[in-house]
Amino acid sequence: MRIMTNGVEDNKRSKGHQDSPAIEEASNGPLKKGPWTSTEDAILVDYVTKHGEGNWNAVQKHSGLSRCGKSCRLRWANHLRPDLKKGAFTIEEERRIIELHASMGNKWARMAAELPGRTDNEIKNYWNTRIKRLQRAGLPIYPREVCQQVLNGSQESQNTGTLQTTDTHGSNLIQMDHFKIPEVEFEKLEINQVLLSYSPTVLDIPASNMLKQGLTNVGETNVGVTQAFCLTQADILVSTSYTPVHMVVDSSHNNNFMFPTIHPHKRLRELQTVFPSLDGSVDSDLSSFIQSTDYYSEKITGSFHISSEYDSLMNTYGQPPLGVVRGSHALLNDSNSSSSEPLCGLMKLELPSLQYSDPQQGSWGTPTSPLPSVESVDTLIQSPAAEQTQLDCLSPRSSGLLEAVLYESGTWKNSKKCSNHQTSFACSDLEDCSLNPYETEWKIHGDPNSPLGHSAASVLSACTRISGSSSDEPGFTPIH
DNA sequence: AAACGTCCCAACCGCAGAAGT
DNA sequence: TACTTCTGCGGTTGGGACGTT
Repeated sequence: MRIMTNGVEDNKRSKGHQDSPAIEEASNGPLKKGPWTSTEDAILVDYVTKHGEGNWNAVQKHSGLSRCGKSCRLRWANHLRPDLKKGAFTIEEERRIIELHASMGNKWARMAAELPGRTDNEIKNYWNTRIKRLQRAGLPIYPREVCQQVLNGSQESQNTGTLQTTDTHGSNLIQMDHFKIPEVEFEKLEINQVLLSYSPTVLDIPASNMLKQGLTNVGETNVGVTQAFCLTQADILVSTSYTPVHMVVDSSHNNNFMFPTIHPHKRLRELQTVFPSLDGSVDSDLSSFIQSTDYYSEKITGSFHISSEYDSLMNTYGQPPLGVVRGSHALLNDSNSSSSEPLCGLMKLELPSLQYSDPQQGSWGTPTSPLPSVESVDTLIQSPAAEQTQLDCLSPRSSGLLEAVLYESGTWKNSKKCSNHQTSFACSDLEDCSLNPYETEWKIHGDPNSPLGHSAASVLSACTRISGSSSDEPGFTPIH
């Protein structure tokens, strides 16, 4: 995986900054920045050995190191501490990281506390590169078992009648049994297990790219989009075998924006990276899996077939590979976006996705009606306002997957008291609302205290703008 | 072989909260 | 209570290594 020897580090240093280290003026003199030298390391180790950790500003004063206290602390904590575990993460550690991230989001320090010998920086780096890989490979970030674990723990806890968010003291970070999921909120979601089709590649699209395309067409697929957005959250919790919707591409538009030009072999590599359990013996299978599907073009021309590639993979290898949630489309946005919020990232990517659902099917649809060809849909949607909302997205406090979902769940439940028409995800009904659905939903769901931030509001905002719709709504500019 | 893109990691930055005065 | 300093955290960046075209 990633093994960087001290030799390499030293080499890096000498090549990198040693000749012209960045210098920062400080009251006591110039402070050096950039990579540490072994000499500096020795000085720091010596100092800490003698004086112990803490009081980092004193290090600079008393040891002669031209480093700020902050830098010293970081260096010690991340590299010099004797109890650090070097080398690649073990499978068990990786699994643990995924679990922890599902429960607490980007709380790297807390996660590090759960993984002896590992640093927050290390975990953060691992996670960031991992989600990039998964994103690139078009795969979701949480294994099904993790979701189920979260779900099961939560359901069990319903008996306790408590609803708590992740504690802020790090003592019960993953004790899911403190959570309560209002079952009723998700009972309908099972329907979608058969509604949707997983399309990893199609989803492997930086939202920004999509949004920049300026492809818009607001029309009859409104409800479908609405539903798809709403499904997203449920997907994670239900996390059974339902699979996400294919996005629909207007073939008259530039298809490239939908389908990144990733070489099949590269995708294969990525899959193998993502699925560490896959050894060389399955290369050919994987390769043919990837290539034989004519991955990208197929999504364009037949975007609504029920793709079985993913399931095949799952069947072949028995269980979801690490980091994969079968059927989840918990994909992330571009790498710059925070992954703090599992749902957030997911939403971010989902929002601009182009999805179809037969409006006649009702809010949650069934797979009974044949899926139309992409040409027949010919619909792309862009809602700048919603886009912005999504991209700005959701800044939950602690941001674990569970917490976010739970919070939203509770919020939705409350919203039911308001109007049946506005209940949960029946967004097709929103058009019938006597109230301004957009405003209403926003008020109901846009609770800034939500762990999802404005997720629900954003989603519903997008929904109602689309379905309700007034194109003269500020910030809403359909392109025809 | 060169150019290019991506991966990976160390380190920095800004912010917030805790602790001290 | 207000202010300052310290500490820790999370996000981001820079750059070498490596792989691909």
